[in-house]
Amino acid sequence: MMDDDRILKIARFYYLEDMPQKEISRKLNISIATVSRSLALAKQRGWVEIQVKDPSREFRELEISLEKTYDLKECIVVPSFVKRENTLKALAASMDGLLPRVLKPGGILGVSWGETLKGLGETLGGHPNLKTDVVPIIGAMGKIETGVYPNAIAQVYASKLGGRAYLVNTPALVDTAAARWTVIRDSHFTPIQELWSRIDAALLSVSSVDEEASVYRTGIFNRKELASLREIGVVCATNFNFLDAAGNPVPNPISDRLINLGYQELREIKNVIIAAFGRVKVPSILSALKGKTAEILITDEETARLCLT
Amino acid sequence: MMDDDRILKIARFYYLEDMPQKEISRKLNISIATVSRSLALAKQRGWVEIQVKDPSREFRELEISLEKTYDLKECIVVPSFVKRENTLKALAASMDGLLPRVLKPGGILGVSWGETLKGLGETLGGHPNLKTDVVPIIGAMGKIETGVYPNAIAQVYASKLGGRAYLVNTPALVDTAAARWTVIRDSHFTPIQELWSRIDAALLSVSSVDEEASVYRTGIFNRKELASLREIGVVCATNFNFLDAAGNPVPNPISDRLINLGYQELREIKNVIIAAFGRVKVPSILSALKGKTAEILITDEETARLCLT
DNA sequence: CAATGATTTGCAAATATTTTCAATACTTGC
DNA sequence: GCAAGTATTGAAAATATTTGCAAATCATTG
Repeated sequence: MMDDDRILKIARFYYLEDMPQKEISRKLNISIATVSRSLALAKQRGWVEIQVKDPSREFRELEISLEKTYDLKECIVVPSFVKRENTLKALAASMDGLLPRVLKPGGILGVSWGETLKGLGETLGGHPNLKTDVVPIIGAMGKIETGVYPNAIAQVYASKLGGRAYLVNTPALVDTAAARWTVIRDSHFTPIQELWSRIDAALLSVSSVDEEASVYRTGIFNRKELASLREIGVVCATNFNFLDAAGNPVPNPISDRLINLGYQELREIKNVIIAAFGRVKVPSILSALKGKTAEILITDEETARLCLT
Repeated sequence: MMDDDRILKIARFYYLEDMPQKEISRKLNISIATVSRSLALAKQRGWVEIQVKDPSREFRELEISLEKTYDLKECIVVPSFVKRENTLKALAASMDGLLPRVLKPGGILGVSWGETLKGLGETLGGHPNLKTDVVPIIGAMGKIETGVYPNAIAQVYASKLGGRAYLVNTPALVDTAAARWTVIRDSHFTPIQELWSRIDAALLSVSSVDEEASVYRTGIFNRKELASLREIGVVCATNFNFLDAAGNPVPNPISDRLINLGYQELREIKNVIIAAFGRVKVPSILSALKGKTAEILITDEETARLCLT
C-alpha cells in the first residue's frame, strides 16, 4: 500500500483507463479495499489532477452584462464553488490568463492587501517570463507581518511573475497628519511614489467596513472606528479609500493620516483590477463599480448575479 | 439532462468539490440517477480531463538503461496502458515536450508513415509557435489516400506544429529501377530531395515484416513478398529501409525501385526519433537500435522492459 | 528473540453509484 | 392538432466503492 509506484499504477488504471476497482484488484492480486484506499491516497497526495471544462456560454452573458452595466473594460466570471479555496483556484486561473494581457514584460504591478489577494497570489499559476516588478500600494499594517499584509503579498506576486518585489517600509496609518507629511517627504519614500506613478496595473480587493472585514479581524480598526465610518456613509473600502454607496469618495477623519495610493492616483491607472467575491462583498463591489474605480472585475458566478439584481 | 450548464455544474460539484452524488441530487432537486447520468455524459463528451502524475523515478531507470545500452541521445518511456489510445496519448504528451527541444522554429521535420505515427499526430498537443514545416520522407502508397499514409500524416503534423506540409506526389514503390531514376530526376522531385537534405528531425516508426505489419494489412506487400524479405534476414522495416537482426541494412530486390529517404541519408540526420511500442515490435526496435538508426526512442514501459531482456 | 506498537491488509457491512425499467414529456412528421 | 417515435426522468434493483474492524505483517526496542 505504501508502494508509490503501485498507487500510481492503480490511479492510472482507474482514472485513465476507466477500469473498475474490482478488475484492478484481480489484475494486481490485492483486495478491492486496498485499491480503494490507494486511490484515496493518490488523490490526497495530489497525484490526480481533475479539470472540468468551464461553462463559457452562460457565464459570458453575465460578463457582458456586467461590462455594459458598469462600463468595464473586462469582466471575468468563474464558477462559484462551495469551498472557498476552489473558487480562489478558479479566480487565480483566470488571472493567469489576464495578467499577460494587461502587463507588458518589465511592467509594474501594484498590489493592495487582504485575504482574497493573498489567496489568489498563492494559487497563481506563475508567469516567470512576465518579469513584472510588484509594489504594494499602501503602507505596512499591523504589528506582525502576516501573509495578508501588503509587503508579503507583493513578494508572493513578484515570485510568481518572475520580477522583484519592492517593499514599502512605512506604516499605512500614522498618528497625525503632520507625521504623514514627514513620512511622505522622507527620502525613503520618494522612490515608492515614483514607482506608484509608473504602475501599469493595480490589483485590489474591496471590503465592507463591518466586522466581517479584514480591517476589523486583523485588528487595524476597532468597532467604534468602523461604526463612525459607516455613519458618514462609507460602504466600501478599497486600498483604504473609503467610498459611499454611489462610489464617491467620502471625506473622513482618517485620510489625512493615511499613506496609500489615493483615490485620484488610482483612477489614473489604466488597468485597475478588482478581485472580490462573496455575498458580503456585494455592496462594496457595487460601490466601487459605480464609482468607476476599476476597469476590470474578477468575481464568481454567485457574486456576479447578485451584482446585477 | 440535456442542459449543458447543469451537466457542467454537476461535474464541478462532483470532481472539483468532491461532493457525493446524493448531495448534488438534493441540492439540485433531481434524482441521483440523473446526476450519475450527467457525469457519464460529461466524461463522454470530454468535458472532464483527468491527469495522473507520472511515475518519474521508476521509468527514469528504464530510460537510462536504454540510453546506455543503445547509445541513445535520449529515451522516453511512458506508462503502458491497456487501451492503445491511452498509450498513444501518453506518447504524444511526451512528444509535446520533446519536439521543441529538437526543432528550432522554422525547422523541418521529416515524417514516415504508419498507424503509430498517425495516432501520435492526432493526439499531439500542438505547438503552433514552432512554425515547423513537415515533409514526408517516403513516396505515396496505396491506391487511396488514407490517414496512415505519408502525405496525410505530414499534413496532420504540420497543422499541429504551425507550419506547412510539403507533399510528395510520387509513388513510394515503382515497377522498375529505370522508372525510379525517371522519377528521381524529374524536376518535380528535386525540391523534395532538397528538403530531405535539410531535415532537422525525422520521426519514424518501425515495423516487422509479417502479417501484423501495416505494410501487409494495407495491402502494399503480399504474403509472398513478406516471406521473401524474411528469408533474406529482414527483421525490421523503417521507412522502407530493411534491416537484419543486428541492424545492418539488407540488400534486397525492392530497394532499387524505392523512392524514400534511404538508410545512409537517414543516418546523417541529427535527430532521428523512433516512436514505437508493443510486444510485436520489440525485435524490430532492437534491430533499429543496434544499427544506431535513431538517436531518440519513445516507447512505453512494457516495450522498454522487453527491449532490455 | 520476544514483546510492543504502528502499519497494512482483507473481510464484510455500510454507502455510493450505475443501470434497468416503466412512466412521462417532448419532437416531428403528417 | 394528433399520433408515433424519441428522449428524459425517477424509483428501485444491481453493482461498485468505501469503511469499520480484527487479523496479519513489519519494524523497533528492551
